[in-house]
Amino acid sequence: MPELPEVETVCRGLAKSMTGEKLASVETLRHNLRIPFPADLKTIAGATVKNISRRAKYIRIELDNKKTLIIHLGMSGRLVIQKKSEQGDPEKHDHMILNLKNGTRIVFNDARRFGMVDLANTSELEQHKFFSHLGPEPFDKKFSAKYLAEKLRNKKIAIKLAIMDQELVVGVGNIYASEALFRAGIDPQRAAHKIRPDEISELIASIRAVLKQAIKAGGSSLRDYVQTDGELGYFQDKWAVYGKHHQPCKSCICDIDKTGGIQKITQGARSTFYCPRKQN
DNA sequence: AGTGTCGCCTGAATGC
DNA sequence: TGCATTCAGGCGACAC
Repeated sequence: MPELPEVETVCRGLAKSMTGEKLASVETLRHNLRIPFPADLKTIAGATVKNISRRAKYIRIELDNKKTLIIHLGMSGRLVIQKKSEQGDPEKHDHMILNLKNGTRIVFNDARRFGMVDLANTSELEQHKFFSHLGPEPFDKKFSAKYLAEKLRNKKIAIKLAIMDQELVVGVGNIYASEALFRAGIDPQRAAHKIRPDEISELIASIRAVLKQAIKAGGSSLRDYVQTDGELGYFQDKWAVYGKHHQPCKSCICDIDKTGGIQKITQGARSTFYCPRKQN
């Protein structure tokens, strides 16, 4: 499940292989993923890649024909870059192949097919349905304490659900929401509008810190990811609470047999992990 | 407008 | 062993 740090790293890998290169052809091996492949997808053949960027968890491949190819990896999507010598028959769940004129190809493999591909006019990109309603990037100055306080003011939903709302801020998925709230010492179940100003500042710092740490870890371990078999290393050993129910949290002094350690609860049909003793 | 629920999809993990 | 069930989750659609 690629999250913001992984998508960032994939973009850098793609940029290295694709920028300035000409697309020879596009193949699709089925008609849709989560949404249908765009009807005009094949019109990008012959175009040259100008630039590659990330917005939220979307990959944007800008072409020199005024079009931008948009890719979302969903839950299980992978982009595998194959040099000529590495190419064979399509594997299970390969759905789209971008053939570069230089012989390299980029294969989109997605077992669960939650991924999405679309083609948009570059000049209208920010108005595209994928992007028009997105909040600020977490590292953007616009994601300030003042901004977040205003956004949370009328929200009665749990703070964890609030920070996962992409209209509020992009890039905080289920894993990093739990991690950031642990780091900030905030109970994920508290109503969003009851988070105090000092906690809001701490929360912003915590979101940035966990994402930054993941990007740093991903930068090294995901370098191979784009180029070889696509296995996500993930950073389980870096997680403080995610997936660690019944285990002690960081610098835990509890008697785990008595307290049960890290708790797993459900919020909005998603798993949340937290320490009731460190998060209030 | 804010909130809660559902469906998409397959493979891994678990249950019987 | 093998079959059935549950769970995982980003995102949009939809109901209230």
